[in-house]
Amino acid sequence: MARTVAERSDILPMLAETFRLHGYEGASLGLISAATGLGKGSLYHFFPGGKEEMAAAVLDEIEGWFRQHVFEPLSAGDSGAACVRAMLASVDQYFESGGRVCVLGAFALSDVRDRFATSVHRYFSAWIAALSATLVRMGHSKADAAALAEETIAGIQGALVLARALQDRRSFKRTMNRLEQRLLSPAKHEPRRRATRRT
Amino acid sequence: MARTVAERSDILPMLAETFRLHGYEGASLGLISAATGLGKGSLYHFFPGGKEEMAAAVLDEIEGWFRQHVFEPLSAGDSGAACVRAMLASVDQYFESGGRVCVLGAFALSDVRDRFATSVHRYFSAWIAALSATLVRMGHSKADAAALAEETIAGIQGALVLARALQDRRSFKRTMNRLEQRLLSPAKHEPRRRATRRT
DNA sequence: GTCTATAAAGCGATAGAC
DNA sequence: GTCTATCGCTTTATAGAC
Repeated sequence: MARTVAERSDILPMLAETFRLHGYEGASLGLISAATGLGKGSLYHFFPGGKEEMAAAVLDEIEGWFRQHVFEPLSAGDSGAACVRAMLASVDQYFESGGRVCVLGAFALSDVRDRFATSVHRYFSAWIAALSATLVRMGHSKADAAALAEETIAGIQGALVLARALQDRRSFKRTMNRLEQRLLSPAKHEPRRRATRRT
Repeated sequence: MARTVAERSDILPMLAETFRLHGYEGASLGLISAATGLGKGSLYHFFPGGKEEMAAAVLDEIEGWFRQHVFEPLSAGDSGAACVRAMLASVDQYFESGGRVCVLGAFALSDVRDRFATSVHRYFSAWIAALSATLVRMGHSKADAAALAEETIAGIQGALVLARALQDRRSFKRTMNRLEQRLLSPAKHEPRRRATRRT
C-alpha cells in the first residue's frame, strides 16, 4: 500500500513521542527515522532546518493541543468548577496519570531551554493565565487566583517529576486529587466588600 | 604552581555543575574536561567507568549533601517548626531561589532515569520520608503528614521547572512561601483523640 | 517524495609516553 | 597523575540518484 502521501502533520505525533521519550539530545535522527519510518532525506525534505525545526514543530503542536483542549475550555460557558474539573481530567488523561512526561517541562529543565525559550515561556504563562482567569470567575481575588494557578501548574509539573522518579503513578493521582480539592474549595471572602455582582 | 594533587572529591563539584548545566547527554567529555581543567586521561584515571561513573558519583555526592544538610536536620532536637523552616531555607539557598536546577529532578524526566533509577528513587523517597516524620512530630496524622510531605517535594520540583520555564525566580520564591505557610499551619485535630502526650 | 551514500565533526573510550 | 594521539563509532547534515 502506497504511503507516499506523508505530510508534516502525519509524522508530528511520532516525532513528539520520540522527543518525549528521549529528550532533545537523546532523540537522534536515527531514532527519529526509525520511529517515523522515514529516511533522513525525507525528514530533511519536511524539515529543512533539521532537528531544531522538528523540535520547534513538536512544541508548537503540543502548545496548540493544550490551547484547544486545556486552556480554551477553561473559559467555556460552564461553571468555573466544571471548567476546572474538565481541565484536570484532560491533564490527567494527557499525561497518562504520570506515565508520560511533559516535553515542555523536560525542555525547561534541560540546556535547550534557551533555544526554545519563547515556546516554553508561552506554554506555561498561557496555562497559568487561563486558569487564573477561571479562578477569578469563581470568586477569587486576582492575587489569590494568580497564586492558586501558579501553585497548580507547579504542582502538576512537580507531580510528573515525582511520578517518574518514584516510578509510581499513584503519587501523581494523589497530587491531582489534592489540587482539585483546593481549586474547588470556596474562595475566601474578600475583607472589605462581599461578592457584589454588577449587572 | 603544582596542582598535581587532584583527588576525586576535588573535581566532583565542577563535575556536578557540568551535569547540572547540560544534563547527562549534554555533558560531553570535552565540556567536562574544560570545566575541570583535566584531560581525558586524568578523568579516566579517577573514573575508570567513564561518564556513567562520573554521573553516579555526582548523584551520590548530591544525595549525601542533602542527607546531611536537609534530611537529617529535619529530625534535629529543635521544634518541628524550626526544622521545617531550616529545611526550606537550605533548599532555597541550594537551588539559588530557582536559579539552579535539581540534577536528580532533571535526570528523572530524562531518558537516563532508568540507568540511575536507584539513586533517583532513593533521593526523593528519603526526602519525603524525612519531612513526613517531622510533620508527624508536629501533630499531623501519618496520612496527613505523608500527603503534605509529598505535596511539598512535588511543589519544590514543580517550582524549579516553572522558574526555569518563565525565567523568573520570583515564582519559585512565592511557591516556597506558600509551602512554608502550609507546613507551619497547625495540624488538624484528629477526630477521636486530642493530642495526648505519652510520658 | 524517498532513498542511499557520504561528508565533516564530535562523541566516549583507550593506549602509551612522560 | 597527567598528557597527547588515536581508535571506532555516532552524530547532524548534504548530495544526488530514482
